[in-house]
Amino acid sequence: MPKRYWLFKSEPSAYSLEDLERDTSTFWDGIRNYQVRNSFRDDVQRGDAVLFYHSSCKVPAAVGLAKVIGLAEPDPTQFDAKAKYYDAGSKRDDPRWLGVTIEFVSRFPRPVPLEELKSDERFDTMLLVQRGQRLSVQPVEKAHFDAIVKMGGKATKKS
DNA sequence: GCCAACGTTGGC
DNA sequence: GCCAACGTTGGC
Repeated sequence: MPKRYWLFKSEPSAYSLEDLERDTSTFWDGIRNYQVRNSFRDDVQRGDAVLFYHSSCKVPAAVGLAKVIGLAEPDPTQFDAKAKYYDAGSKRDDPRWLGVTIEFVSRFPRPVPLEELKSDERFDTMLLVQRGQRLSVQPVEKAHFDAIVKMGGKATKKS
């Protein structure tokens, strides 16, 4: 199976790339969207590349890279009645929500703002710049991924 | 903080 | 199974 490319959105006030760098790796929990759940379940593989994107902040931008190191597993927060993401309708023997584990790879020397992607026609077909598009984990085409990595000032790592 | 776009819920 | 109401996302 060829390596896939993803974009993970996060509000830096909640969990930033700096947080990931400090933690080295993290379990991506709190996803409560069926499309993303299905991507986690069916498509995300170990070794897939992740563009880390900061949303809902002063300058929304792709800020660096991560990679998938752990396949989908049940998200424990769905069973925790005190958690923000508690889901009373999810059963332990049939968990509704999944998360994956990602690891820090690098921070771009130069973040790539959403605005730049919007003004560059190469990215016209990229999901991220589509109107009303809200998926917090989305597939990215290799060409888009590579172009953004280049704009961020770091060559794509061979792996 | 506004609001457009979207997903989900629930009444019928 | 339709669709209005509601909640959330996320750029601006």
